Amino acid sequence: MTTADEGAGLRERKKRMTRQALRAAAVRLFTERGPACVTVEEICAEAGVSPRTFFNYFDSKEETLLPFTRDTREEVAGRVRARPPEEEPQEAVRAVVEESIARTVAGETWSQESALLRSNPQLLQRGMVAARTLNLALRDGLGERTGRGAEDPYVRLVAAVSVTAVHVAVNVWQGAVEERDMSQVLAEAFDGIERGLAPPQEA
Amino acid sequence: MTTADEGAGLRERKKRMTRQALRAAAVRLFTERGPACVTVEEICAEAGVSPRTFFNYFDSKEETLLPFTRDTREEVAGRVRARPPEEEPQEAVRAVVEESIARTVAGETWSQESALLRSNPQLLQRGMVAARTLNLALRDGLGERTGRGAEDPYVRLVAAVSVTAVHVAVNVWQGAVEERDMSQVLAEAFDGIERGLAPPQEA
DNA sequence: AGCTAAATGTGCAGAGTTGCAAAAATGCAG
DNA sequence: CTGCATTTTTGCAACTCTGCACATTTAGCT
Repeated sequence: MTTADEGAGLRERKKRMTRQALRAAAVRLFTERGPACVTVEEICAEAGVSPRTFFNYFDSKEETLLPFTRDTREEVAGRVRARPPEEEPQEAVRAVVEESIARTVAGETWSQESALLRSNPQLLQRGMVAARTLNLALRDGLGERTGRGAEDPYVRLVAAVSVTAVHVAVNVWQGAVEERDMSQVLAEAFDGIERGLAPPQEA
Repeated sequence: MTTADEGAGLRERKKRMTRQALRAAAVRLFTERGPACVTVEEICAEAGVSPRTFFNYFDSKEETLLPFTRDTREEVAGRVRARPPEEEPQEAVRAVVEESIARTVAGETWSQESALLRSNPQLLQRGMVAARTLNLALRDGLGERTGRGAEDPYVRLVAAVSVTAVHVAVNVWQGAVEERDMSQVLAEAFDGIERGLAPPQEA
């Protein structure tokens, strides 16, 4: 019991538990009958909260599957600030993003989640709106890191394009016939971006 | 009357008229009381169609304001294919996107629309989902143009990042204190992308 | 323990959005 | 002009999602 659910007071712990319960219920039901045949109401019944509460935690049922939730914003921003100062902005952002994805893929629930995501394309389309959180987080971090502020056009561009890299990687990964390593797909997307979108030279 | 509303049969013409009526009603009502205080039902009442029909034309009320609708997909794809063959993929895409935006900005309704967009940030966030259409169109066009197909990772990347350029441009444009020329903001975004996101050198 | 302020959970009402199947409009023979 | 196939519109029902007001819980203090 003395694991990671120790931080702070009862309030925080309860919130985390509720979030986890909702996530777990969603994953279970989604796997069982497919996302389209599960209502928010059912997820809530299983997690023991009211439907209204569900939307205090997630913007949509699809979002329960994805890693970038509202509360990860400051954490990600902090990681961007904490990168070695000699790194260029896009290097720092890339590192943080790749790290986040790697962590997600390494998680113990990933195999079940990834199966769901791979077989239900709609999930991604709707759920990836959650990537907006990632965008904001990167802008926060980069804005401070560069001293340009989160509204700066260059900051916006680097953040948005990096999020797009994730989008593309996820979609390519999902569409691939053979199962590929998501981290590698993501790296290729970033490489393409750093080439300024020049065509890749095939071997 | 012998303008552009001549194409094809009655069916097509009516569809275009309905679309226009919905768009016009939306713009008028949005301007009058702000987007949040206008319901789809009201728009439909003014356009003389049932609420259900509205969603046969648009995916959301915000979309009525934006240029990339479902029916522009083939047209945009065609323009990508029609670019001079010596152009690199991202050059061709950039040209088409910049052209589209320029055309929108030059339209006679732009001043009213841009005022709406500038003063209602939520409109963009919700409405830019419509940019998905642009993404698909670019992928279609590039997929054929390069012979890689619309699913190819490189094709996906170029399309997605180009759409992101539009996103960033629109947001920068909207957030700018002094009113800027959208085409120029967009060009700067593309420049940044072609630099591989290297930091801009200030004068 | 008891009080208060802040955070969290809940119910409700209303708007947005979608699938489905029936109804109306249109295009096209004959 | 009439009948038939196709497209478009519509009504309906169910679900998603949001704002608001109110109840409940927790944190911090005494």
